[in-house]
Amino acid sequence: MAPRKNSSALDDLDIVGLRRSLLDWYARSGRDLPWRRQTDPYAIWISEIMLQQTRVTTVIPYYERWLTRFPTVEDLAAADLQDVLKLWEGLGYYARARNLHAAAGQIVGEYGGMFPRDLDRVMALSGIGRTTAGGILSLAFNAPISILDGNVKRVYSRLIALEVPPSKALPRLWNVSDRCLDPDNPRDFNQALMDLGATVCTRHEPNCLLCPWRESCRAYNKGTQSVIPMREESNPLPHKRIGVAVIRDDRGLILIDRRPAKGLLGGLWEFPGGKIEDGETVEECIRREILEEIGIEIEVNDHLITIDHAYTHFRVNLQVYNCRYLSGEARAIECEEIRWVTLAEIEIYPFPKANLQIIEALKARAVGSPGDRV
DNA sequence: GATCCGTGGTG
DNA sequence: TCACCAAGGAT
Repeated sequence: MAPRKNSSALDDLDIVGLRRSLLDWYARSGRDLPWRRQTDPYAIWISEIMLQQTRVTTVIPYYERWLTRFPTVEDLAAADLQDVLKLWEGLGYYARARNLHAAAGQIVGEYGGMFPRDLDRVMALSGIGRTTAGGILSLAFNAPISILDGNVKRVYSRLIALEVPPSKALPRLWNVSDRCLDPDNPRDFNQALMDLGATVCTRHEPNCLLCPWRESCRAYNKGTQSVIPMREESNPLPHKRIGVAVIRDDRGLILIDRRPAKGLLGGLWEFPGGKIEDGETVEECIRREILEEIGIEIEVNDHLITIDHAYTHFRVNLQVYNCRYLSGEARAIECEEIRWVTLAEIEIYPFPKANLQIIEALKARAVGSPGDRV
C-alpha cells in the first residue's frame, strides 16, 4: 500500500483525548465574558467584529455602549453612519464600523432582520471572513465550523511545533483546526481554544504547567514553546511630518473636514493639513495644503501642540498651528465635506485619536485664557 | 499574495 | 524607549 500522500502533523495525536481535556479545562477555567451570556447572533456578531485585532479589556466598554445604543440589527440599519462612527471613535480600524452598518442593511433588506445561519451567506456579509463567520455560527448556533484566529494559530503552531511563521502555513493550520474541532461541542470547543490561547498559551512566557495539552504539545516536549510561533517578517515604519491647521474665522468658528469614505480613517472628521515636503517650513506647508485642499488663504499664527502618533504602517509627527481665515470661499476639494463649527459642537463629530488631543488642547486654552479670541 | 487598515498594552 | 503584538478582512 502506498504511503498516504497527505500525512498530517496530527497523525500521532489522540484527538478525542485532546477534545476531552480541553473541554474539562474550559469548564474549570473558562472566562466569563459579556457576549457569552446569551446566544443572540446580533450581539455575538458585534463582539466578534470588535474583537478583531483588539483586546478583550478594550472591547468590553464599547460592546456595552453599543448594545445599549443599538440593541437590534434594525436599530443599527436605521442609524446614521456618522453616529455609528462616533460610537466606534477610538476603537480603530474604522472600516469595521462602516462594514457593520452596511451588513446590518444587508441583513434587514435581504433576510428580514434574521441573521443567516448558512456559512456562505454569513461570509458574504461585509466585514465577515472565515474566522469571524465560524465564531458567530459556532457560538450562536453551536454549528460545527472551525476558526483560526490569532489565539488558535498560536495554540496549534505550538501543538504541531510549526517550523515556519503561521502566515506561511495557513492551509495546514486550517486543516488542523478542522480535524481537532469537536463536532459534538463546537461552541464550547471554539471558545475553549480561544481562552486557552488568551490565558495559558500566551505569546510571552506561556504557562505550560497549567495547559491541558501539555503532554501532547510538540513545542513543549521540545522546549521550543518560547520561539513558536515563528516571527513574521516586518519592515521599518516610515515617518512623516504633518502640518495641521486650526483655522478660525472672524466669528471664532473652527474649520473641520470629513475624510473620504474609504481608506485611512475613512468617514472621520479632522483638522485639515498635509505632509511637510523637503525644504519647506511648517508654515509654508500649512498655507499650501489649505489652499490646495480647501481653497482659502490663511494666516499661520502660533504653535498649538505637537502630537506623535503611530499607525500600523507609518508614524506621524503632527505640528498643529492656530491659523486665521483671510480670504476665499472654503470648499471640499480633497475631502468629502467641510464645516465651520464651535468648540462645543465639535463633540458631535467622530475624530481619530490623534485629533482628539488637538480638541483637548483647544478646550484647555479656551478655559485658561478667557480673554482669548475663541 | 502582499499591502493596507488604529489603538493601547507590554516586555 | 520602542518594536512587537492583540478574537482579521478587504483589495
